[in-house]
Amino acid sequence: MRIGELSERTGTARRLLRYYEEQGLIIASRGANGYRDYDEATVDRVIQVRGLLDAGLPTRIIKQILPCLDKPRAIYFPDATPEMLATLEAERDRMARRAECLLRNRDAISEYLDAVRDYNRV
Amino acid sequence: MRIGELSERTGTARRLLRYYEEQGLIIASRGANGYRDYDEATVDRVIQVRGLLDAGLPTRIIKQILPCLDKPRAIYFPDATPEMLATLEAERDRMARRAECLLRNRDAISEYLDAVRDYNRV
DNA sequence: TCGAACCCTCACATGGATGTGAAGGTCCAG
DNA sequence: CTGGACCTTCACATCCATGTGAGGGTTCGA
Repeated sequence: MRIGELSERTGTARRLLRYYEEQGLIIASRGANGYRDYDEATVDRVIQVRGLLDAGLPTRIIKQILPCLDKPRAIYFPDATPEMLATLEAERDRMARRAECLLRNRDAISEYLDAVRDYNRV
Repeated sequence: MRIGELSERTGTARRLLRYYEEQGLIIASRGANGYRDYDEATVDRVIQVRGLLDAGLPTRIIKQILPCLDKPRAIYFPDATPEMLATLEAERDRMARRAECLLRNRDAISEYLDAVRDYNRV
């Protein structure tokens, strides 16, 4: 599929799809005319990437965790250097802390909303 | 406490503490000499704010959810306009989605790490 | 064959969080 | 009473994700 369709199906500006490619987050083959040609799986990947960006991860880190996300686990572990593994662990823990923070605050908001509803019902 | 101590205790640059104040995320009284004077509770608040910023929320939104976070629930619900409540609900749901995304990816990383460990053990 | 709707690259602009430093006031210890 | 470690404001700089538009090629249907 070409960039227009991918843009539409992921709700992502074309500009950003090119940017993600530049950052190594997605790949595109090229037609004879130079047009980008995307794989069907790229739709999910873009959605993944957007979710992580929205959750505060920079493209640099997202790129590092991408190998973890391939559906059928890749047979080859080319970049599994000790440093990379340490980075992944650290980043995984950081994500867990972020999620905790979000859930804690989500609960606080819910409680607040409940309190307001109680107050307004009286 | 003055800005230096708050900075040290929260691991936050002085510059940022002033910025958060400018954005309405924390408040400081002033001594006769113009120095900022922080309440003990500000330490926790700064940590809260940093967590939310790190999780991708902009200061604009954080400011809106702050009233939900005061420990003894405030008796007054001054800004509880319907729009505000709708905003809070929307933001709460958005936070839940973010957290989900983070946890999903955290699990993917964990699985990957396990696979690598298996591979290396053989 | 023309125009609309795609696509390309390049480049400058913007907004938000953060870094950095200048110019100066305050306070305390030696 | 002086030097160093605080504090103040102001302003410009940086990084990153994103917006925007110019200038130009491709494809396809009327």
